[in-house]
Amino acid sequence: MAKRPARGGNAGFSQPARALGYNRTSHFRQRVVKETLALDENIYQLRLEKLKQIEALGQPAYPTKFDFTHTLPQIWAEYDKPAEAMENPRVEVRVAGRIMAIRLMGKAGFAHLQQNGKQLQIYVKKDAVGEKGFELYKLLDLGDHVGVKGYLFRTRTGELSVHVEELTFLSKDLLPLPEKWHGLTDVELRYRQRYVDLFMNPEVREVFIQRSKLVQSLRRSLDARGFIEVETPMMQPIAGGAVARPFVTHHNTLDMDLFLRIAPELYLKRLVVGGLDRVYEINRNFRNEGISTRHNPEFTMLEFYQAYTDYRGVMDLTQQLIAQAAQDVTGGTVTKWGDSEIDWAEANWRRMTMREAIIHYWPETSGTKPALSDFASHDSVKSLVQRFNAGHAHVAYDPKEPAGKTIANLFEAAAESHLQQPTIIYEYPTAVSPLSKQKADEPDWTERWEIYAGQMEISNGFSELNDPVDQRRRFEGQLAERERGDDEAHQMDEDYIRALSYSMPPAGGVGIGIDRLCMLFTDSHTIRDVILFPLMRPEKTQEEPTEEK
RNA sequence: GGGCGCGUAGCUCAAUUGGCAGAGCAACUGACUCUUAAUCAGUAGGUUGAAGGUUCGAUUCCUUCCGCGCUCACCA
Repeated sequence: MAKRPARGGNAGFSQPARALGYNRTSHFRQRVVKETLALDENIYQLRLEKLKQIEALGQPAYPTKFDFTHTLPQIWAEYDKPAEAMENPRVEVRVAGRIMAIRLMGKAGFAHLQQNGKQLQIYVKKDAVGEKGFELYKLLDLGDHVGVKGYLFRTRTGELSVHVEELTFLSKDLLPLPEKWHGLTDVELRYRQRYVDLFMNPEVREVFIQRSKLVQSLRRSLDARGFIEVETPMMQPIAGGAVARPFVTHHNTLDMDLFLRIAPELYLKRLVVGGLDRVYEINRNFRNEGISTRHNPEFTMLEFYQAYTDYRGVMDLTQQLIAQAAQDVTGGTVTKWGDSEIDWAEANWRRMTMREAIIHYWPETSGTKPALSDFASHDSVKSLVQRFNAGHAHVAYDPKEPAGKTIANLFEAAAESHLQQPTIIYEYPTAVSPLSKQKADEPDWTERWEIYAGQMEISNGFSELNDPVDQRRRFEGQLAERERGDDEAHQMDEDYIRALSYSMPPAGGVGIGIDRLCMLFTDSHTIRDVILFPLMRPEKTQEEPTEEK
């Protein structure tokens, strides 16, 4: 492919920006912060003033540490018991957190501290904390961080609380918190200011904890089976291993264009050639394509390769990994998905070939179900599409494209929306599987499968093509597709063919979309709810009004 | 990229088929030593996303632009 000029945000920094010695992002951020402050200037200035008064009381504005005896979740785990259990002797604790609610009543007051997703009430009485301590309490705002020393007790209404004897200021919130009852609901603000979203919305925090558990579970399962974790290039001279449009970037010293990887696949298989029989990588892929509720330009993928097995071997393994992950993340096998449920127990998984799925889900409005022989020739596939389109939604059909590609489109149109429970679809057309090994008895079909759940594709695996001659032929076929106008078709990768030429053992390989699996496990119906900082357009600034076309 | 919808105070939302831009929370001042959406009294806070147009008069109607959401297409 010809060198592409570096464009816009995908490219390196512009000359002037580099000359000035800062990168675009931080420069931009400074401007945004400045504007936010302009809007909230009154509150910001007032709180800076309060911070000075706090310093005047002898408390550092930004102290370096606070020694605590318990986290707030630990307090709840250990002391959520009757009041008598905390008297004689009293339980002295030191805890810290962010103030999420505060109530002042003359010479005493209450506040709720939040830490690690849990809240605990504190009771601050002038008699107990002294003149200076109470002056400090009166200078506190919602959002501040404080530490307290005191003893546990239950209030008249029975709420576990800390009777504060010493109040330590830790950090000031200079910006107003979202409304305390409705919280932060504006989705744009939630994504742009995820830090606020995280401490205002406990369920958001929970999703990302579950995401962490998911990744942990997959690592643990693979490690236990002797896989080793590796890291392969994210910047690649040839973006291979998948069918997608890449991002382009540029290395200045070498003066070369590089692609952000669309998949780690070809590098991981080089490692299998190198004798790393079981490898995996969990990392980001980048695809320069549309953004939707199921697509983010960067997304996380687990890929693993196992030598001396085939697509059946990794099919079984993947099923086990996912069923185990569901258990580790949610504590059970059944997860909520909108108005229904998905059961990840292995007994509930179904398997069918792509051709069986098309036949099985063939819409009644499109007449008689196809027979297996209908998938055999270009002409019979063409008439299948015509029958399908006559009674159903439209499948785009290009008579010049390979029949296998048409069959894959037909499958998506006919079956995908039905695949709610975990289902393995296997045997994919060779035309859409340039890296998979063909079936021994049917060269038009490959030993490849994908897993569907919740109407989404979440995993893809196959017997790895390790015949370098065949691989070269497949790449050449892809180049022909590229000539035909498909700029997503796979590029030639000579070094990869050279690697295969050194002999790669038979192997099965798998990719699992972590974001989508996380969506399914957490009942999140947009990928942005499982990505901490989803890609957004930059915020508009007044200094740099958006140019009009 | 196409279609539909939304954008009003820091946050959550009103504003009568075009007629003085409002409330709650947050903030500020004061009262209150077991409150918990604390309460009570008062104060302040806005270029209604931006620009243009129609009109005596626009948050409201029209056009363009910006941002976001949903959806379709492409993709995982």
